[in-house]
Amino acid sequence: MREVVKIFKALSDPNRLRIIKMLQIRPLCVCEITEVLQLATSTVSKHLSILRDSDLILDEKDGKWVNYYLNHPAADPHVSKLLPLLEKWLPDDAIIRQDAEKVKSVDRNAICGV
Amino acid sequence: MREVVKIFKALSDPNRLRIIKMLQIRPLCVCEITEVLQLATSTVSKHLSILRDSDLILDEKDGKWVNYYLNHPAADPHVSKLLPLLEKWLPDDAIIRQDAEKVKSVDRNAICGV
DNA sequence: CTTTCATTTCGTTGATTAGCGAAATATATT
DNA sequence: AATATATTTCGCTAATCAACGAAATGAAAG
Repeated sequence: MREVVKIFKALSDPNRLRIIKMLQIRPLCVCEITEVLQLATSTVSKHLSILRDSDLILDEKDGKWVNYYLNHPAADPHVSKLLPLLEKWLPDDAIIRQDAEKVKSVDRNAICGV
Repeated sequence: MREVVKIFKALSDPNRLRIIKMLQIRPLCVCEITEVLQLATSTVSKHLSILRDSDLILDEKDGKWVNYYLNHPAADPHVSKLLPLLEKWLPDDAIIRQDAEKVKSVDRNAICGV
C-alpha cells in the first residue's frame, strides 16, 4: 500500500503533474524543465527525484545533461496503468498547453550557453 | 488541473485509501469506518469530507446514520477511470485484507447501542 | 418538548512538504 | 591539472496536513 500512496503523493503536486505532461512530449533535462516551470533548479531537481523514486520517470546521463523521461512501459503495475491515463488527461488545460508550447522550443544549448 | 491534483491528494493518504477499499465492499457509516480504522470519529469525518469533495464518494442520510458509498459510475471523467483501477489494486495487502474481514462483520447497531 | 445520539466543525499540535539559496558533487571542457 | 558546468544535496522557512479532543449541529428517539 505504501507504494500506491507514494505514487499518488508524487502526482498530487501541480508542478509535478506539469512535469509529467511535459515529458509526454519529449525527454527533457533539468535546465529545460527549470526554464519552462520558472522554479529554482534545486526545486525542479527535488521534484524529479520524487517522481523517479515513485517509478514514474527514469533518468539518463547525456553528456553535460541528465535527461528525464517517462517510465513507460513500466514494470510497476500501478504506474503502467496511470501513465496512459495521464496521457489523455488535461488536454485543454491552459497551463499545460502553455508548457507544451514552451517545450517545443526550449533548447538546452541556448539556456546553458553554447 | 486543480481538480486532478485534488483527487490525487485525496488518494495519497493511507487511511483514505483504506476507506476507498472498504467502501468497495459495501456502504458504511462513520461509526463503522471509525470502528475498523480505530481513529477518532472527527478524523474519519474529516477524511470522508476530503473524499466527498473530490467526488470519489457520496453520502446519504439513513435514519440516525449517514451512509457513505463510492461515486461509481461517476460523472467526473477522472474519477470514473480511477475507481475501477483501485478496485483491482491491493488485493493481497495485509491491512486491506484485515479491514475487509472487519467490514463483513462490523455492525452499526452493535457499535451505537441498540 | 426534551434528551440522546451520530456526525460535523473547530481549534490546537506536531509532522510533512514545496520553495529557496548555498554548498557539494560529478563530469565535461579547456 | 584547473576551470566550468549541470545537477544534486543540504539547511532553512513558511505553508499544509493528519491526528486529537472539545464544541456545535442536525435530527432521531423517548
